Amino acid sequence: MVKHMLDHQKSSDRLFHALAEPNRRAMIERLSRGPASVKELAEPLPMSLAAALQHLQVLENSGVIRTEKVGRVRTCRLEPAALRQAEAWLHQQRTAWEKRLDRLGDVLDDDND
Amino acid sequence: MVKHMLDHQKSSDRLFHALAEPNRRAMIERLSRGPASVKELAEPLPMSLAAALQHLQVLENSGVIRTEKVGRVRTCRLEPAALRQAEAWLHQQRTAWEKRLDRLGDVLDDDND
DNA sequence: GGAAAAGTTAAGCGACCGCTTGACTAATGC
DNA sequence: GCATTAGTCAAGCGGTCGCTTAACTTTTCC
Repeated sequence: MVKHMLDHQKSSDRLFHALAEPNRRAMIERLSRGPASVKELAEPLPMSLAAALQHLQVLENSGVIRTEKVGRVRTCRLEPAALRQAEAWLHQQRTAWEKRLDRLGDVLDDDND
Repeated sequence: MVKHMLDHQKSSDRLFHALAEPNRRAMIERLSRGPASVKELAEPLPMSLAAALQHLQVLENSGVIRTEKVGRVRTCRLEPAALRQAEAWLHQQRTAWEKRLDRLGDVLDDDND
């Protein structure tokens, strides 16, 4: 029960940490347009193949992508569930706050809390 | 034009970087339930007041919160627009990929790209 | 079979991050 | 007016992060 909450926390940590890096977000944008190999993902970025691979490992550990190696090429594809999870967290925080504003009438007394 | 894109990139970097830290996300969750002082935000977290302040500065620079000081207490409140921006980016990447899957019929040939 | 292509692993390095401590300021309450 | 409360600023420290290089493996192509 508590264990489950901690697991969720850790996965959330990995997820948002993965999303924090600009080059990783660039990879995600590329992958939103279709699967790609490690080479293809590294190409447009200002870094070595090894560096790109490290980013991909972070993305895979966070659940944002899934990869599959066939022959000598590893193909990466987006995993929508992980992105949806981050989306859901943001949505929840935002709407909770917005609903609160609505309940207060947006202009009425703010001398609570 | 290009300048604008770079600005957007930088603000996106700040935004996702702000969201990456677990304690900062805890602060956001707290603030989704209503405004709070620096003290109140620091209290439940395992850190000094000074550390909490640093987190709040990151959150404010990223646009996630807005703060206002009256007397000796600084009150922090959530800024929905920033959260919505992160939400929108995630939504765009995810749906672009999901639409692509739909277009491919989910099972048909995947020998493109 | 040998060269090229694609990826993998490990070590190391500089920069950045989160946090602490300590000194300080400013408002509040008695 | 003096102690308390709330916040601010700066320096410093250890750990993490992103990246590089170098050595290596595996697959593919001729």
